[in-house]
Formats: sequence, structure tokens, C-alpha cells
Amino acid sequence: MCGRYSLGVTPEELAAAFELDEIPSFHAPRYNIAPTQDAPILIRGEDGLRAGPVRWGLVPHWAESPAAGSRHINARSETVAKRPAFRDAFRSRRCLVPADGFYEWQEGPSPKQPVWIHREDRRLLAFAGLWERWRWPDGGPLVTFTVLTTDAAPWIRFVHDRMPVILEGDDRLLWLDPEATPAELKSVLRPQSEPMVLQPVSTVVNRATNESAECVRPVGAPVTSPKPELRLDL
DNA sequence: CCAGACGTTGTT
DNA sequence: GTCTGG
DNA sequence: CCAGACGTTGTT
DNA sequence: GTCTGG
Repeated sequence: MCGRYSLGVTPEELAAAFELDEIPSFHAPRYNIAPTQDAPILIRGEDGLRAGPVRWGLVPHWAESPAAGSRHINARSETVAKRPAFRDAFRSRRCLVPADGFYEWQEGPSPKQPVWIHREDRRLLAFAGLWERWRWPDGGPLVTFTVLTTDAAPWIRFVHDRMPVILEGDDRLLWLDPEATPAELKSVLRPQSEPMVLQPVSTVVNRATNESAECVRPVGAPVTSPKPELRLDL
């Protein structure tokens, strides 16, 4: 799943990578984006992509309080079209969530080992996301987002059994297209098959308030899937 | 009809 | 807001 | 995701 | 154990 990620670029680099109309304003670089924090998302604007910082953890419009956001940091792509908390946003408020990596805590003996997952060439990722608007009692808006998840691809499965949906190329445009059909949308919600670097990192990242580059400091060499012939315990 | 839930991950 | 369960 | 709280009365 | 906050 995806409960922590990074966006280690400047607003200028983000704008260039996604051909944005304007340079977005957000505090950067980010090495430890955690739920309830603000992070930039990309939505389809008048003519092109626009970015705005919104809060991670989708709060349904009917929720009593923003606390509901903590339970909606992810949406399962298998059920997102039907769930009351997500279906409206799935129909009309899809977005991309830019990142340059994400964290998974490797299942197994305690303490769990955080692993930073990023592309070899550091190209930016675009998670499939949804956004929503909630109103404070005084009428002010709170805009929030969630990240869609899917089954883990084979290359990451030994670390974790879920992963964020990562969109490439035309799939990004389709995801943002208001005219896209449910069947088309469903077709892009699949595991990223291209392997990435699985880099064990410092447990500094565990604490959400630690936001320094220490979070992506390598601890040992990147990990790889155990070879089948070595899995004698199965 | 009203009341209560509405979510994911992981763990068991 | 909308659906499910009682 | 992990970390930290989980409670009240009364006093400062 | 479970919920909330970051």
C-alpha cells in the first residue's frame, strides 16, 4: 500500500516534468509526505494541467469531521467505483499525485524495515488519485485527496502485497479525461510491471515529522526478490 | 420507517 | 448524501 | 504508513 | 486493542 511517499524536486522541476501551465507553489523538496499533510496534486485545467497543494486523506463531503480523512488515505482500485466514500470522486474528481518515490515497510520480523522505492533514472511517478471537497462549519473549503492501490507487481511482492497505481503516458491523460468510461478507467488501474529500485532506508522516515533527506538515506544495498530456488522455507 | 455506516492495511 | 440492516 | 494517545477534575 | 494525528 502507500502510506508515505516522496517528491524530491523543486516546483520548477515538477512543472517541467508535467508540462504545467504555471509553477506550482509548494514547499520542496519533500522526502516524507505523510497523511494529513498538504501535497501537490495535478488536475485538468482550462487548457492543460494545474497543480495545487491539498491535504492527503480524502474527507467525503458528508463526513462529520476531517478526522475521516485518516481512514481514506488509499482507495482500492477493485472497489473504488462503488464505495460511498469514493464513487462521486471516481466519477468526476480524478487527479494525478506526483512523486519521485514511495515507502513500504517490509513485512516480516519487527522492527519493520522501511524501503524507499524509486525509478533507477529518477523519473517522476504519477499515482492515480481522487480529490474531494469538504466544508468547515464556517463554510470554508477543505480539499483532500486519496491514492488508489492495486495488487503488488511480482517485483515488489516480497516486500508488500499492495502498491499504489502508477500511471504512464496516455494512461495519465485518460485518467484525467472527464469523458472516460468506467471500463476505460478500470483498464489503467493495474500494477506497474516495470521493476523499480527497492532501497532499504533509515528508520528516520518512520516519524512523520522527520522531513529531511535523511529519510532516503540508504541502509545497505538495494534488495531483490529472493530467487525461487532459495526459498526453501516454502 | 429510523439508525448507523460509509475505509484500508494488516493480522489472526 | 446514500445505502444497508433492523 | 508509523507514533502516540487512550481521562477527569482542578489548578496554573 | 483501536483510534487519531502527522
